[in-house]
Amino acid sequence: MAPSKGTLDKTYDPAPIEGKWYQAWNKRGLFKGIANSEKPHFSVVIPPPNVTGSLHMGHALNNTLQDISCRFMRMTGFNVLWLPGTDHAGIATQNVVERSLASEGVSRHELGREKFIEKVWEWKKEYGDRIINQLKRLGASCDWERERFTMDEGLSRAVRAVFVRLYKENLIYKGSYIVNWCPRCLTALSDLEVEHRDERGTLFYVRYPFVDGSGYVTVATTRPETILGDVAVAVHPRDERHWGIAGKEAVVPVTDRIVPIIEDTMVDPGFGTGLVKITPAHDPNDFLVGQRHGLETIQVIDEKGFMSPEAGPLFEGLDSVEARKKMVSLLKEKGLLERTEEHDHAIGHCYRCGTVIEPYLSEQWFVKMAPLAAPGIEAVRDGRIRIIPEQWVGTYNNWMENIRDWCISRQLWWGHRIPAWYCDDCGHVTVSEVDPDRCECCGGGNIHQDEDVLDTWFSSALWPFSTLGWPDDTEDLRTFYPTSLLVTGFDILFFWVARMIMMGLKFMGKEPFSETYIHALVRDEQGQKMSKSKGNVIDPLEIIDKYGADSLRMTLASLTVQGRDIFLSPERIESNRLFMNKIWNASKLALANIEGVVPGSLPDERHLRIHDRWIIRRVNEVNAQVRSDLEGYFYGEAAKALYQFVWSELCDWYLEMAKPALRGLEGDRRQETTRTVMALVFDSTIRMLHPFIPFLTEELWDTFGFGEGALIEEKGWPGILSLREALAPGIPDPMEVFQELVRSIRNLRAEAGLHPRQEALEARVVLSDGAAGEAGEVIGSNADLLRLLCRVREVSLSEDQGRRTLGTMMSVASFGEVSLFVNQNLDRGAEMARLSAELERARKDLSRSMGKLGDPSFLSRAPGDIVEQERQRLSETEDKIRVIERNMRNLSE
RNA sequence: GGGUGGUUAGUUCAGAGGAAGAACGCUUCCUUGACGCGGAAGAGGUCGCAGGUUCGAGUCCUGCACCACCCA
Repeated sequence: MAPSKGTLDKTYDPAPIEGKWYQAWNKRGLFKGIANSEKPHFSVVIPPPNVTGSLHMGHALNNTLQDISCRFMRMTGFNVLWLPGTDHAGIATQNVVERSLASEGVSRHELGREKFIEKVWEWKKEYGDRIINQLKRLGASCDWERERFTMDEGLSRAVRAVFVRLYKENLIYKGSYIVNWCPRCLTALSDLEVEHRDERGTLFYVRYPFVDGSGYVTVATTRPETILGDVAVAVHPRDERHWGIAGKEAVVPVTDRIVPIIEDTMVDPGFGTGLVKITPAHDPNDFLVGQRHGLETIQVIDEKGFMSPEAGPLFEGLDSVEARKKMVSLLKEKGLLERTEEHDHAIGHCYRCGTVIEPYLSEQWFVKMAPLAAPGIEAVRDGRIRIIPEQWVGTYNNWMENIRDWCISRQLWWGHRIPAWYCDDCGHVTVSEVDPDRCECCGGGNIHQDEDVLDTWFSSALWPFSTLGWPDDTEDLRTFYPTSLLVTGFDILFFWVARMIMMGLKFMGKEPFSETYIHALVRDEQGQKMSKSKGNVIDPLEIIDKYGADSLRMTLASLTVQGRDIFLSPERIESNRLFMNKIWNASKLALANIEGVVPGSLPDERHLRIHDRWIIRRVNEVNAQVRSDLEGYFYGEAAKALYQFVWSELCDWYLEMAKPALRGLEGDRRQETTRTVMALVFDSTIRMLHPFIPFLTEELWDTFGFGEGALIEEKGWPGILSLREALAPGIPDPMEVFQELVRSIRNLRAEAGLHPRQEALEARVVLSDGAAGEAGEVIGSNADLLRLLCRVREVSLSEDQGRRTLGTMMSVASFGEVSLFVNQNLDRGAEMARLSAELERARKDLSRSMGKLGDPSFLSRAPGDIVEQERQRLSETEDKIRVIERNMRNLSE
């Protein structure tokens, strides 16, 4: 079948194309992973976006890269599964629904747990597809039939199975510890969910008198309100300044509580006076000190951040700011506040709502991490898991080696409820995969389930196998696990990647993915993190509406360089939109000329010209490069190679040189040959571009009719175009001589100030001795193309330099001397100045080469080919100088 | 305090031992029948600083300065 005669509008408009092709791909089942395929598999699980979320640039980047890899792998013959889904985002989702209830004047407590959760499900049903639909706009080629949600029945079973097993193995425990507490969300958070920011605070130096009246010690604190909960003063045992005071007793200001002065190595002698107050209920370090020394805990701040009854009647009910003021004024009154100084320190904030975190003593569930981390470190060390770029391995190891236990309980309602039941009779805790109706210890029916839910990341950690059907033994699991690639941002390396590795190894006995590509964060053009409050957010959907998904994808892909942040600006996207338009218009030219060419037919090699051979060779080189770039996850390199090729080679050179033949000016055979070459080149190029810009390429492919009904991905990655007389790699292409000559003539024209339309009279090339054969052939047989591209009336080769004629400009190329006869009125002075500048440069090169070659140690120690290269350079430079000097002499006569 | 990156053209970044590269921006010229959303030609860099290794150092080593991020 001949290609359909398509036509294209004058400029590229993405809107009508994108929806059409997305549907077509889906309908054809292109995105389906096959559980029992003969082909090798390539599987990827999506980093599940929050179900509450909407697509931001980070998602756009993340999913563009996954999509490029998935489409590329499909094209190279793999059975690809890209499994999509969302997570339930405990805190975020609960907050959203609570806010919407609040607008109706209802609190979740008034509603009750069950009703509230119903409401959240309703909300999820209504809005949960939003981000999924946005991913489709981007072109994500996910297998939507396998879409999962962390709260699905199957995934919930996986959560329970994991919890129960970890509990039975004593890797999950419950206890009373200091945790990070958000007084606004009213829940515990893991260490990772706390964002530390340096803030200016005040360091208060407070006197604690000795009980025996023998003076006082001065203690520095940033939180004087916690003095109310002090139970000791501590000093470092080797701090000479304070020798002899340990064992004494001090009086805590305001409370008049008598507390011991203890020794503990936790104390930093360099901080404040080297003496610190110990408040085990409100500071994680103090908590540990308290445990070591058997100190009591006095909780003076409650879960909402207000002073508790324990703080005493003066303070009860105050918030921490008020309490601090009051404490400071009381200390001043009593003359116990020695001095204050400004002090920068890191303050923890809730990563969800930004509220200052309160270290809070409470009963929580934890996962013991060290035993899980060890195999995770090993898996990366021995290469079962490859982290790309490698620089992240250090960060990963650092965290894994110093890992701390993971607080997994959250005081929320939305999430996987902890499968632990307490017996009201015997106090036993029953932990079970299925809801029990009696206590497994005493058999009594008085049991109640733990109120808390699990950290969302607990279920996310199981994502690579829970989504494939685990704990059941499914065909999907057998086919697609371990997954091949995980693509994600470094911001969740610990949150998610590390935890998946640990859980995958623990429960599947195999790593969850063989490779993980860690990409950068998208920032604005200033390098600022995009955030709503800063107002610098670039909304991917607005961009898609305005420029098309392909422009956005191409931009993100070409900005992706391993291990760097990405600075995105509208101008960048704009410039890639221009690229789309360029491809569109080049295709338009091709389309108008290649009607009737049978797809895949090969040209008659006898009629190939210099540019035909060159472009075929370049297509093959670009093919190999893009392929290896994508295999190595060098997305940016691959995108740039294609950009460069299409714009600077295909359009700027090949199409221009092909035009005369297409118009029939070189005869029928040349016309036919050129049409065939063009079809091959566009076929390959469109296919290579496809993973990056799927919509535009599919549209062009269809219009060209290359697939004869098949979609690009059905046809696959282009093969290498073979030529019997193909140039061996490494041999310089004659095209390079041609291009050099064109450039030097154009340069002379510009220097002469010749109007672009004005023909120069004659270009004459005098070949240097070394280059005679090949370059002469190139020039001789392509004089027509040279005349066209350089706008000269005549191109001639000459044996000897002859006399310089009036109105002639010259320059020196690698193959010889190029003269351009411009006109009689050439500005001799300007030409002289230009030549002497060139002479100057050549002389500099000369002295450098001579310097090197005159150095005996260079000659004896540098490799032979380098020395040879330098000799070559020297002789070329000498020739060049001779030529320039002769021309200058001629000019001055 | 510990760690990890970074410092190359006006800007954003490639380059990882043999004569400094791209994109965008900038300057000049040009409506040539795919594209003015285009073409041609240019200008622009003691590759953060100081030492060292080497015949030769953006490139390797050491120190320093500054910036960014992560972890305490």
